[in-house]
Amino acid sequence: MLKETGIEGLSLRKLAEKTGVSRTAPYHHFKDKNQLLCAIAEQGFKHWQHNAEKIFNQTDLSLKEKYHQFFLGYIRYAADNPELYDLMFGRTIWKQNKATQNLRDVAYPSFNYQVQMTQDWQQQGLLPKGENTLRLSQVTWGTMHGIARLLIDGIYADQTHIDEMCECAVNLFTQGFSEVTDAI
Amino acid sequence: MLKETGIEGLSLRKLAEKTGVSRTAPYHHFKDKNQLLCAIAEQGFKHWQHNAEKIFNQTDLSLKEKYHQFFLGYIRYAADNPELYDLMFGRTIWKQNKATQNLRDVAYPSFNYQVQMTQDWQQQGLLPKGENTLRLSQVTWGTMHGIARLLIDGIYADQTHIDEMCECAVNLFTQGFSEVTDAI
DNA sequence: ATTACTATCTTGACACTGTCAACATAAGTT
DNA sequence: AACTTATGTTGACAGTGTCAAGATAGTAAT
Repeated sequence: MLKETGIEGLSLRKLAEKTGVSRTAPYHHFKDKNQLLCAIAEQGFKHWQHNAEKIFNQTDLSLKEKYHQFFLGYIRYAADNPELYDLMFGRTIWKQNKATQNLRDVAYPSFNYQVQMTQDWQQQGLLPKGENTLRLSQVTWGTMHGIARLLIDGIYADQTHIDEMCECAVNLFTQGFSEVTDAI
Repeated sequence: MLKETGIEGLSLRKLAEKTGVSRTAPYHHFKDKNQLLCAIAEQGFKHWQHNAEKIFNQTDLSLKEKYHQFFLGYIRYAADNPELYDLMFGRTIWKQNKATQNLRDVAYPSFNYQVQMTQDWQQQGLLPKGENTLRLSQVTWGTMHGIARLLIDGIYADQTHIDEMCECAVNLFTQGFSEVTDAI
């Protein structure tokens, strides 16, 4: 239903009706509409985490290629699941602290994972060592997030640009990376 | 009211009541709630455009500093007017083509302006010349947009990081820029 | 086996929303 | 003076999230 009608169109009543159950039945499983949304977002995070690890565990790729795949994978995941992505990283949940504790427990490690990865990439020379790790990961993630949002909301970019945009971004970030280390 | 209650909390009825007028009065000035939102967003674009030009017309700054100011100005504008920014670049309007023609006429030139600037920066050597201009401006704008959104939605970044994040981003993008040209 | 409890579902009701239709009134134009 | 337009009004409808009170069935405890 999220995929069909979008996050705004998702109504508890219609959802209940579609399930063949009365309007207030969902309230015995979720305190709130918000809690339902948080639960869905939670699943999204787990799914994405699984997805990311699969990319990182590919052994037949160079460091830069792996980063490229990660970047591309992130954008594709967002583009393929626009409504879910909006739920996971959108204001509906995060604005004004509406996120469930459960959701936080899944989301925050996912954020930290990103910082950890950035640190590794810096140490391996893929990303500039001079920059503060936290800032750098905020910026690089910000870039992925921003591109994802532009795509999802249909502003100024569309699906056919994905590959080229990602390549451009990765080039920018890894400018100083010497390809020699690839060969080792 | 947008600033107080946010974009979701803005209701036509409350707005009318606050203005001391009946519920359906607004409908004689705007066809829709959507049209009202578009009109507000339109003002936002004009305001921002004005803001951006003011930054570009500063003559006492080096090229890189000017870019830095632009970047910072964008993020600050978003952080200072979170609800307005959300309206201007959020899914409420753009998702599924709900934007008014009037809004489009103001917004699209604003997008093009960004591309034009990117081209200039490339020619002046501030940004990498090798990259496709459109892709590059999508990526750089994506970065600004993404950071803005993370800030606004309170994910993974907060207001105290603004300056450092912008500096980090500008450093990344202008890596190959020789400072010599600054002195000329 | 009876009792108590808990999980689940139900209908009724409330306040809120955007929006339409029908009607009123005042201002300006012909 | 008559007509048109801009602007306002109340009434009504369908939709929403959510609470309260009651129904039913399955499980655990005595």
